[in-house]
Amino acid sequence: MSGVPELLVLRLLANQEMYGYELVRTIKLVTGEAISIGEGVIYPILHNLESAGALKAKRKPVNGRTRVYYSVTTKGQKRLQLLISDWQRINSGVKAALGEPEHA
Amino acid sequence: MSGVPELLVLRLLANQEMYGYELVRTIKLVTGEAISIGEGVIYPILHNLESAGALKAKRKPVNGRTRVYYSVTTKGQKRLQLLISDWQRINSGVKAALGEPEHA
DNA sequence: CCCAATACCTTGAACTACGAGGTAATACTA
DNA sequence: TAGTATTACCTCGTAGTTCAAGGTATTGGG
Repeated sequence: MSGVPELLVLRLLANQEMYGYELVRTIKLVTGEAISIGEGVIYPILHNLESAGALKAKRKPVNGRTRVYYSVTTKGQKRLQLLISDWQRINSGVKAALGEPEHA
Repeated sequence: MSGVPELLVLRLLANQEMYGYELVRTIKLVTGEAISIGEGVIYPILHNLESAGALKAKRKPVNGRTRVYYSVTTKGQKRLQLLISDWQRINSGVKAALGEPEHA
């Protein structure tokens, strides 16, 4: 029903490639601290999306550490579109229900 | 993360008492078909909220059938407020992330 | 030298949600 | 009057989601 973490991951990666640890920080940043998603959520999502062919990974050694950069594939863009329209549908439904003072 | 079904149940019952079967239909109705929540989701939520003291149940025989009407307690209203503010927080976060064309 | 930060990861549990079924009564239709 | 649809309750098993807590290894600052 929610799928918010996956939506955010795909949305941010559609902008530019990033690595997992960076995503954790960026999500907190762009949502103005409203949403905070831990590494224990991010990494499984990245792995699942990659094996589903929605993301592709590129390993880059930076300062001796290895970063795994992810970018969105065509399949991933379709998935993103789907998640966005799902979210908007749910959102409009909830908004309608919340702004419902009287109803028979 | 989501909690949408519970939110809708509490919100609608805050308006007026209803029974489970009625909630299923009403949710579809007020959300303009955007959200459809089955009985397999509704009834467990009603039972959980009742045993948590957020709802109180009243059995009414109607046409030989028994309906269980639920209404929101003070505790339930607090819970509703909490779920609403959670939802709004998530929603503003997602909106911020979605309308994010460029970001360093 | 030690601790914080970076960067990856997994695991187990909890919670959420869904579909499929099961019961029983009334109401409609043929 | 027989059969089907609708109302109305419910549970169960499963699948999916999310989380906190941990574990490893490196770099950088104090």
